[in-house]
Amino acid sequence: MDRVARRSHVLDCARRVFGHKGYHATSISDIIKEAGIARGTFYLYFDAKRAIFDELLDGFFQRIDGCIQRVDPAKDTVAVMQQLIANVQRILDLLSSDQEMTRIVLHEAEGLDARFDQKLDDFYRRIVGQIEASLGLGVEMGLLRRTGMHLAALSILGAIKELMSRGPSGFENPEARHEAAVEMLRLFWAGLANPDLNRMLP
Amino acid sequence: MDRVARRSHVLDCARRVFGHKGYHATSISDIIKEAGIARGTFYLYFDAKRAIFDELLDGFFQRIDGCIQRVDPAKDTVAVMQQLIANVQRILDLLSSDQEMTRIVLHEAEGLDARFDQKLDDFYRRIVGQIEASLGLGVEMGLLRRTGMHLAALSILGAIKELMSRGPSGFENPEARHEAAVEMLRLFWAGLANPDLNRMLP
Amino acid sequence: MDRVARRSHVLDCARRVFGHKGYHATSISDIIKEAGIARGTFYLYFDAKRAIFDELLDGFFQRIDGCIQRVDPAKDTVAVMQQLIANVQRILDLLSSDQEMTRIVLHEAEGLDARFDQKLDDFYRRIVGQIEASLGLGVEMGLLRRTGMHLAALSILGAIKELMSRGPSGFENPEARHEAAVEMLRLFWAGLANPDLNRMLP
Amino acid sequence: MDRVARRSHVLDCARRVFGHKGYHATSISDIIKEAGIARGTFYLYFDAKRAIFDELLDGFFQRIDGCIQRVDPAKDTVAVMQQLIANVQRILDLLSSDQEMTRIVLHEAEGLDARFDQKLDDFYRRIVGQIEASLGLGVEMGLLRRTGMHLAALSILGAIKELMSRGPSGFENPEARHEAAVEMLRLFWAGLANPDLNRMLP
DNA sequence: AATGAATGAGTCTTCATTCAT
DNA sequence: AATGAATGAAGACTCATTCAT
Repeated sequence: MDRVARRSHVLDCARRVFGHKGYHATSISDIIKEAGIARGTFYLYFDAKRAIFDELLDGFFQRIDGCIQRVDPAKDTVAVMQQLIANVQRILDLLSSDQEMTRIVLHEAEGLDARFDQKLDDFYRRIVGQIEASLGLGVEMGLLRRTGMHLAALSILGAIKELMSRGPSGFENPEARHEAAVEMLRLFWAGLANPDLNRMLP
Repeated sequence: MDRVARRSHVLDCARRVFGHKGYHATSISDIIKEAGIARGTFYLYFDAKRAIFDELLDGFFQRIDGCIQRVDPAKDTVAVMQQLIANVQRILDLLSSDQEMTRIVLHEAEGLDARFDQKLDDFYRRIVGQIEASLGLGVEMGLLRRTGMHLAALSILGAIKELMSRGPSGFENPEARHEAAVEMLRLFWAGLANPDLNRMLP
Repeated sequence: MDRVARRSHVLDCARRVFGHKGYHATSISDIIKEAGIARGTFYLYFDAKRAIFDELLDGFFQRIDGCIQRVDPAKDTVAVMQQLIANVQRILDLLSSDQEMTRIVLHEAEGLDARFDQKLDDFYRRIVGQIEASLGLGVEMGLLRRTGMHLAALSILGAIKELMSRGPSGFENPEARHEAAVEMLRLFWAGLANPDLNRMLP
Repeated sequence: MDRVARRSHVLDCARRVFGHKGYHATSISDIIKEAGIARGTFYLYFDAKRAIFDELLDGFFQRIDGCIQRVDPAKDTVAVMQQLIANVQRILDLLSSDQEMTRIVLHEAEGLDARFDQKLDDFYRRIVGQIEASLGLGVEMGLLRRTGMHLAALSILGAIKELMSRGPSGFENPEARHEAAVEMLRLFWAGLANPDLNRMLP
C-alpha cells in the first residue's frame, strides 16, 4: 500500500471510530487497531489526534460546500424553486451518504477545543451566508419579501441540522430526502398558515 | 457560608467554568480553584464530576420546561399568536439570562457520555413534542394546514438553537428578543414568500 | 451516656465493623455510623484509627493471656492432662465467643503496620513461650521426651490457629470444642510423650 | 531488555517491595521506583496493582503445589517416612528460597480483598486436602490410626506456617531444614501412629 | 518506512484528621 | 462535650506522544 492509499485508509478508519465513539472516547489505540497499523506509523502520517480529526472535518466541509450551487436567476419562478430544492437535496444526500461525519459534526465536534469551535463556527457562518445570498436573489427577483432574511437563513440551517439529528430515520431512501427537501421549501416559502388565512397577517 | 449557600456557590462556579472551557477540558481542579474550596470539599457536596454537570443540566432543562405554557385555544387568532410569541420569548429570555448554560447545552453537552446524550435527547424530544402539540392545536382551530408538522416542529427548534448560537449579539436587549420572537412567528406562520405570490405554490 | 460507657460502645462498634470488613476496608465513617456519633466525637475518644484498633487488639490479647493457667505439677498424670485440656479449651471457648476479634487477629491484623506486626509477634512469642513452659514441666516430670519442644510448641499454636481459621464450623457447640481440645492433646501427647509412657494414653 | 526480561524484572521488584512493605503500604510509585521504569510502563505489563499481586501469588502457589508429591505406598515403612520427610523438606526449601513471597503469603495476603482471600483459602484447602490424602494412605496401610485425621492435617499445615513465621532463623542452612522436617515427622507420626506400631520409631 | 516499548503529565477520587462553632 | 464541614496529601490509572531499533 503506498503512502497515499495508506493515509486515506487511516482517515477512513478514524472517521469510522470517531463516528462511533465520539472524539474524546476515541483513543489513538482505537484508530490504529481499526487501521491495523502500529502506533508510530500513525504519527508518521498525522501530527496528532487533533490533526486527523481536523482533516476529516475539513474534507467534510469542503464536500458540503460543493453541494451548494449558486442559484441562476431564471425568469421562471418554478425553475428557481427547483434549484433551491436541488441544493437542499444535495446536502441531505451528502449527509445521508456519510452518516459518520454527519454525526461527528452535529454531536461531537463542538466544545472540543477553541480551534475546532472556530472552524466549525466559520463553516456555519459561511453556510448561513450562502443561504442569505440565495434568499437575497429571491428578494431581488421580487419573489420574496424583504425583511427577516437573516433569521430565515439561520432557521433553514437549524432545520437541516435538526432534520439530520432527530428527523425520521427513513433517510436512506432518496425519495424520502427529496420529499423532505420539497417540504422544507414549502414550509419556508409559504409558511404554515392555512392559505386562506394568510392575508390576515400583519 | 451555610451548606446550602456553599453548594449553590460551587454550582455557580462549576457552571461558569464548564461554560468557559467545556466539560472535558474542565477539571475538578479548575472548579475548586474557581470556588475557592479544597478538593475534598467538592466531593462533600457532589459525588463526581458527572454528578455536578448532571445537576446543572437538569436544573436548566427544568427551567426551560417551565417557560413553555400550554396555548389556550381562544377564538381570537391574534390572541393565539400572542401566546405563541410569548412562549418563544420566554425561552429566548431564559437562554439570554443564562448564557453559560445555553452555551453548554448547545455546544458542549453532546458526545460526552451515553447517559448525558440520552438526557439531552429526551429533552429535545420533549420540546419537539410540545411544539407539535401547539401546532396541532392550530390545525384543529383551522388556522394551520394539516401536513408537514413534524418538520415544522424540528425547524422551529433548530431555529431557536441557531438563533442562540449564531444569532445577532444584541440579545441582552429584551426588545431585540421580542422582535425576534415576533419575526419567528411571522416566518413560520406565513413563510417567506411575497404575499402576492403565495397562491402560486403547488 | 457517660464517657466510659460511650467509649466502650464505640469500641464495640469498631470491633464489629473491623471484624466484618477488615482493617483497611473499614473507614472512620463506617465506625461512627455504626456507633451513631459524629466524626469529631470519635477523635475525642481515640487518637486515630490505628489507636482504636490497637486497643481492641490489646484487650483481646489480655483476655487470651488470662485463659492460660500455669499447670500444677500434680503427681497424677491424668490430672496434668486435664489441666492441659482445660487450657486449650478455655482458649477455644474465648475465641469462639469473640469471633470478630478472632477473625481480625487471624486474618486482618498482619501486614498492616510495623508496630502492629511487632505487637502481634510479641503476643505469639509469649504464647509459644507459655506452651514451651508447660511442655518443659512435662519434661521435668518425666512425662515427655526432652527434644523438639520448640517445634512442638509452634505446632500447637499453629494447630489452634488453623482450627479456628479453617476448622469445622460446629464450634458454637461447647462440646465440639471440648472434643477438639481432647483430640489435640491426644495428637500432641502421643507425639511428645516419653516413649515409655506412651501406652497409658486413652 | 526484552519484553519477557523486563516483565520478570518488574515482577521481581514488586515481590521485593510487597514483601517489605505489605500490599496496602506499597504504591505503584514504590514499585516503579524500585524497577526504574515509568508509571505508564508498569501498566504496559500489568493491568493493575491487584493483577501483579495476583500473578505473584499464583506463581508461588504453583511452585508450592509442585513440591508436594504423591506418596508411593511402598511396603517399606521407612521408605514411606522418607517420602513424607522429603515432601515437607521440599516445601521448607522452597519457602526458604523465597522468603519475600513466604512473608507475603503468611503475613500480608489475608484481608486485602475478597478475591485474594478466596484464592488464599482455596490454596490452603487444597494443601490440607493433600495432607489428608497422604494420611489416608497411611491409614490404609495400617500404619496410622483411623481418627482425628482432619485435625492432624490442619495441625501439620499450621506447624509449617508457624515454623516459617516464628521458627529458628537458621533456616538458610539446608541441614537445619532437613532436621526440622525429620522432627516434624517424628512429632506427628508418633501422635498419629497406630498404637501397635509406635515402638518402631527411631 | 515501520514498529511498539517507553514516557510522564494529568485525572478523578478517597479518607484520616483538624478545627471553628 | 459534641458536632460535622473542611482539608489536602496521596493513590490508582490513562493516554497522547516520542524515540530507539
